[in-house]
Amino acid sequence: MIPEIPRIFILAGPTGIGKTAVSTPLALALNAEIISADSRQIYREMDIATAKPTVDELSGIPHHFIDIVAPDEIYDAGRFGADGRKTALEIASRKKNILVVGGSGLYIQSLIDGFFSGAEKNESLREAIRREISRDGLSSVYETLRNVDPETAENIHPNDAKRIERALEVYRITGMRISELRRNQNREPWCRPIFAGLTMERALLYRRIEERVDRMIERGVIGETQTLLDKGYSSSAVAMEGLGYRDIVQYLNGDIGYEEMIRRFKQKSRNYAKRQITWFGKDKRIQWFDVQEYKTKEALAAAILRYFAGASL
RNA sequence: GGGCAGUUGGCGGAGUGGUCAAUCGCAACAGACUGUAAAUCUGUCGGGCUACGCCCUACGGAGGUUCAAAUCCUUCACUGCCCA
Repeated sequence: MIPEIPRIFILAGPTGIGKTAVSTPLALALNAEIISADSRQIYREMDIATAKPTVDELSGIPHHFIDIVAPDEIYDAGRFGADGRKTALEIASRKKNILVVGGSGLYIQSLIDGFFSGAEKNESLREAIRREISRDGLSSVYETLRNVDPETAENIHPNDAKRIERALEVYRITGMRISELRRNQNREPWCRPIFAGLTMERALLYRRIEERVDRMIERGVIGETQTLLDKGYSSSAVAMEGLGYRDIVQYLNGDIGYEEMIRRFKQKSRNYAKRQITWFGKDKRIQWFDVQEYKTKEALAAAILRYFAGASL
């Protein structure tokens, strides 16, 4: 018996564009459960700065992958891909639709297209590589990589320490090159993805992002950050990489002023949105919807719904 | 009113006769990215081109010295500090 390949609806777009707002009417209309593809909403106790949907916005729709790990744990795109797939199949088995909503491009890629397997991260190996870097210098380690995997090295900039680390890690774990692993990767589609993306004029997006930061301040992100620190979570925790937290910690420590903290928070949020736009812009499967062309989120949702319906025939 | 210091590209800030469209940092813009991805990294960055080269406008304003000035002189304006 051939298992049916599930359809997966995806709603992507940069932060602050209003994905959460449309996702509610959309999920309701689709009779879908939502898989959040957001690398920061994964973390518990980090609600305001990550712009998690409020109880109201959840509207009784099951949301997966929000609040699943503690702030001192590390989650990653690979796990998300594997766990998300399982969840998606479960949702499908319940005869409900699947709506992936999020802005973490790599998470979506991992979920939909999959990663090559056999090279989960290995912290002690990474440590060793980092030691090599500090001892011999990055360029020397880059040379090492070039010797074992010239093709991958070619695509990594000599200054990109994280990618050099990972490429070498993969090689040492598997004895194979990333370039090779990617070629041999299983590309059997396990789902039928249909992508919708949200856009709007850049200047307007930036304004919305800045206003949202102001609202986060009003809602108490500073207190949220303080609470995290009070509970003993380190400011160097991976979860603290979420926009705003680092800046707020610096403000709390008296290293920067209040205005400066807000300035940086806004600026980094804008920079992040730009990176997301660049990332999603490459994916030709995405059908774009200009938010400004719709008067209400319901109208937008209806348009996306029509597209989904047409594309999934 | 007098004295001193300063005025550089979106901002900060180098440069003190030619090799300066002007080091550098920031912002901005563009891009890369298969396991920390809200991370990490790269490029461009006065304007215009028939663009690995050419042209124009530029270093507060106006004059001047010089083969040659952001760099020297005069003067005006503005800013800061000090003495009245």
